[in-house]
Amino acid sequence: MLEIAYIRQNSEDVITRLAVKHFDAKAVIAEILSVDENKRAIQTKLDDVLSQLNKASKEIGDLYKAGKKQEADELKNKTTAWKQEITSLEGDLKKADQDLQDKAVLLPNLPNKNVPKGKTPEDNEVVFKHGDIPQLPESALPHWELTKKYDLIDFELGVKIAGAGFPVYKGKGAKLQRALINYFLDKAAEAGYMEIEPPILINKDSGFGTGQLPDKEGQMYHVTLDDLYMIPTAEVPITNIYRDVIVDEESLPIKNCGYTPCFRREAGSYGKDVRGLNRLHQFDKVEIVQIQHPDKSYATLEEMREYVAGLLKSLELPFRTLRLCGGDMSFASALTYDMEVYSGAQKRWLEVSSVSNFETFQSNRMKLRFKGGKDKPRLAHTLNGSALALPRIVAAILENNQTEKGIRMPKAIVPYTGFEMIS
RNA sequence: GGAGAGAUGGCAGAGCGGUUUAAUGCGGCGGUCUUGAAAACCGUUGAACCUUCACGGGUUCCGGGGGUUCGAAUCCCUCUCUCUCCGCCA
Repeated sequence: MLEIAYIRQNSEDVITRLAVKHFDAKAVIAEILSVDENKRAIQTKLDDVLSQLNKASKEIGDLYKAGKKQEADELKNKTTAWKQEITSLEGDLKKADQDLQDKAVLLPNLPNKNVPKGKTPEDNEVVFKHGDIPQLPESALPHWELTKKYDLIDFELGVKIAGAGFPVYKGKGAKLQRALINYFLDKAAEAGYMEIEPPILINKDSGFGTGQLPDKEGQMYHVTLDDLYMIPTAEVPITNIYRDVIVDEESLPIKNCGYTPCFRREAGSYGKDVRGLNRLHQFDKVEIVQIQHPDKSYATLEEMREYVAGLLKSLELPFRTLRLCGGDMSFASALTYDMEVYSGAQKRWLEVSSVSNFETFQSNRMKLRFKGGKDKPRLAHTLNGSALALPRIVAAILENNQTEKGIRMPKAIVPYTGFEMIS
């Protein structure tokens, strides 16, 4: 959520920058400014009347103590009108505040100056490329054939147990999952991230804090009996650890990571995009999260991008890094890099990581602040990235490394899998 | 699931209608003393919002919401959460 004070002082800038995200903010901003002004007028008035009442109450107490009952009673009568006014003003204030909140929540985060102007995924800017596109023989199989051939993943069995999009990993397929999770967590620890194992169900406040609620309610599984949501990413519980917290400036940056399964309803998805491991309702992911000083958050974003690139290199996967254009960015992000690996048999790029700086968009919702010395608390910047999402990594490894004799494992994870080949 | 207890400032912990503008202790910060440190002593110690060019002034916050009252941390209602015991259970 954007800060109201910022909107008040920079309304033109907000409108211009939101246009990059193809969001026409003109009308909403005008409404916000007007409601905000009205709200402040109400509050000034209310504070004034409350102040009078407080003063009178004190006097009444003193008068009673001094035995001047009659004077006290007279003063009491005066308060009736004030109390009515207070009730009325409080109602107005609450309404104005709610109104303001409702409108402000509709505004996406402001894109950073470096965000390309485009509208569709084609307009994303390729900022980095690594590795050669694998030249596989015509007989090369897509991963959903390979997983069947080597009995690694049973998609039909998942349908029986839960439904489409809930694969059952078996044998070396399951072991590969576990190996990748451990590998990613170990690498993150080496890079200074503290491992967290968070709850995978979250409450409404947490969903609001990171921006999933209220807009994306339909994307999450909702456990209605207890009013909890299954996490779509570890970002939600790990970032919400710091909701309503004021951290010491010296403790920045805070670097956390965690492995969790992730659950997404993916309502409306269909076609070949959802084939095999390409899009699932449940998948495994290791997430990295940082909380950083506003002055340093963009350096941190680059550092995180480099970190994820390093992981992909170590897995010997060809990949490219995209800077997302205004039209393709998420609601909450100020700047996002997507990392895509090339999946040789499908002959397409698959997104395996998304690294974003949210600036104060999440921290303002969460009231996550930092404080140094005698300075006033300020909103911190939050960042996160996948490091990495497993299914598409697995898809690319299986497809790109297939040979006549079986599927070769990248060297880096052999110590974790305990096998070099799947055959 | 049953029974009971509780929710107060960074933490611990008083307060149970108007000397609370929240006692006291610990912690934190500053100082005195000291070659330095410790101890001791003194001072200081939150957040949000409104208003003001500024100095300052005002309002709100004792789990959330509502009520009683001129006045609520304190009384009433309600919700949520936590703890203890019992039951069940990985």
